[in-house]
Amino acid sequence: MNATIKDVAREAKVSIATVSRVLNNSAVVTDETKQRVLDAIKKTGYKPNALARSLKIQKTHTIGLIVPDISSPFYPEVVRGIEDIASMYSYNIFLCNTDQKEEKEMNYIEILSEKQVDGIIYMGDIIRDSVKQQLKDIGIPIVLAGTEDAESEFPNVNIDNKKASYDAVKYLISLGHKKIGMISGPADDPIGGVQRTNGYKEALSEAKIRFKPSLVVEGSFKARQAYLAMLKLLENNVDAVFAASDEMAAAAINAIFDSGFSVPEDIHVIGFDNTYLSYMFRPTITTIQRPAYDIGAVSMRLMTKLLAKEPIDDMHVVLPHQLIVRESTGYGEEKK
Amino acid sequence: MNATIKDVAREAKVSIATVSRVLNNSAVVTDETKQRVLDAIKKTGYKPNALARSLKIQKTHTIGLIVPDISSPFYPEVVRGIEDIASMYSYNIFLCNTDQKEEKEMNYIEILSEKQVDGIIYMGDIIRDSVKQQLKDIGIPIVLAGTEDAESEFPNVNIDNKKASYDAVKYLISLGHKKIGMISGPADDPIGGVQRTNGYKEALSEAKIRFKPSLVVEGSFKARQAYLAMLKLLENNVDAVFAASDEMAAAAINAIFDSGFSVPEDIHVIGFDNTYLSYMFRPTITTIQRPAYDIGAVSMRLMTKLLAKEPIDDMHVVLPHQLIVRESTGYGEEKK
DNA sequence: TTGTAGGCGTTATCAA
DNA sequence: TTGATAACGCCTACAA
Repeated sequence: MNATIKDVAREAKVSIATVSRVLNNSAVVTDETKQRVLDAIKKTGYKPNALARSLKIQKTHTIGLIVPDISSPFYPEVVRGIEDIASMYSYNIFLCNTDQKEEKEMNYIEILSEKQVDGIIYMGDIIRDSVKQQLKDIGIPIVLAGTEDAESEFPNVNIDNKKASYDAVKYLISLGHKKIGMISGPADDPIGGVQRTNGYKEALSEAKIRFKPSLVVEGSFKARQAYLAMLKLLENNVDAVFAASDEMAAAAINAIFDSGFSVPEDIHVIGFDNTYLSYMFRPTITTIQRPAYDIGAVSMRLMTKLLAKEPIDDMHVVLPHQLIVRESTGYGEEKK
Repeated sequence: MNATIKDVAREAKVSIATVSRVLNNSAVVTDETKQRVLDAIKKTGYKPNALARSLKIQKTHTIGLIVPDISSPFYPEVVRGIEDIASMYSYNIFLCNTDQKEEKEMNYIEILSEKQVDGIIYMGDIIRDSVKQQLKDIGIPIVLAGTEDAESEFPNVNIDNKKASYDAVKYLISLGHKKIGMISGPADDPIGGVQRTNGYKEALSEAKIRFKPSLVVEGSFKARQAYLAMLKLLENNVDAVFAASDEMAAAAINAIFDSGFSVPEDIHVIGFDNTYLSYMFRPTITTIQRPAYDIGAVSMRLMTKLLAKEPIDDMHVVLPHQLIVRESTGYGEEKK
């Protein structure tokens, strides 16, 4: 049995109110009684019960994290960023894996709400209306990290995905390529699918290169599908490829080699995310860096402001991305 | 303001006790009153307050996770395993990153204890005495995942690290190698450093190959140091290398290539962990698979048993590891 | 079958 | 400056 505030009070021969006061070193307590209480605390080995405290003050100093899959790339870094800042502000983190499944998401949000979290940070490619509604209903601060909702109703932190893929494709064009293929994310993914494909189209159109649907193959962010997608693109004689993820880029490069061509000599490839695969793989992969850690850190910082009801200058933070040029576009050494 | 049990009681014209009963569908409640209560719950939008409940029943259905760094390889998978099983048993997870720093670890354990977690799963290469003592003091179930304490006082789930590296080195010997180098983990790491090095020594000794200290270079699990370590080993003309992690193995291969040699033609390399780097990297890397997901899942399962005070057949679970043969030892195709 | 009331461990108001 | 005491929202004997 853990000691409670009562035990301390008895030990120090004061009331529990006084103990509570020195605990929160709030009101004015005589140095003498304060010392008595401190001694009693040490003697009893008293540890405050955060549950009781939270129940009373209606705050748990805990926030929930909804994440598709902590074991897939990108998210661990984001979560690390979140946790670092949370720790800095004395918040704890509930981690919830949902595999982006509606049922799991809703179930977790429900539980988080029952556990009285002070806020929720949501991650995931797609945010369904049902989930969105539920998040609004529970009435606590929500921040979207590395994603956004269609109507921008929630505060969020992200990069400009369209601009990022525009930059990638524009770079390929600047290298003299005309037949540029793309391995995109799923079409129903508004970001990895739609936005990145739009950036690709815009770069082409700006360069007055006609868009050919046959040069865009839908992937699933998985290596295997991307490998097959690349084989299709090879049939169309592309001379450069932009893949919506590093893993897909790596798979594409493998497909290119296995087909008897080589990178960067015959075909140039650009990936997305700057995961460590992109610089450990040989050839190293030119890619777009998405600042995962920062997305997490800034999201959590935004959350702390929301929770403290501080004034917020910008509810929608756009973090800078960066094109990192490596061997797969025939330029430069690995810089890491 | 959220509705409470009182609101529901008033709405349904029953006492709060009755509401509580249907909530925990415990005692015998008339179907009719039950229905009235259910309606009232729906009407008021009542959500139970887990804090109040936990305070009363002295259980939070929450467990704490102490992890060095969720953004480094291996741990995300372990955590995924933990979370999957936790979710299955309706437990929530507090994620705590410590960078293996004593101060952070102790601080988090303190907080977890105050937040009344039902148990703690600890991960990390080294477990300090101070931390160990603290874990024992808080008096809740502890499980070590992917690690172990010197005296085996805590229940744990892990692989046999010595045997694993023994297997790796024995395989190299079976391929005819005599000058086998090793890039180990830090010497003060009882597992990645000591145990794996011991396995290396044992395999050599069994094959009557004399152990040469110059063939073991201490690494830090980081790519850069491993690269340099490999350069040293090359000066000693090794014909095979066992690295205590995939990342170090990959860095070693890069060093070998950059020195004008090739893998597997000139030198064979084996890594450790079967991270996805090991099969995406070219040449694909022969490695020891540590079942990260299973370590997590089994740890959490063990925790649920501890919490339910179920009888436990084995407090120390040793999960099987596996040698996965790939190109870096000149054998077979990537099987993934 | 249902209701009353005490208590889980705090905080905070109001007196003293 | 300190002490009673009423919440916070829930569970659970014990009565009715």
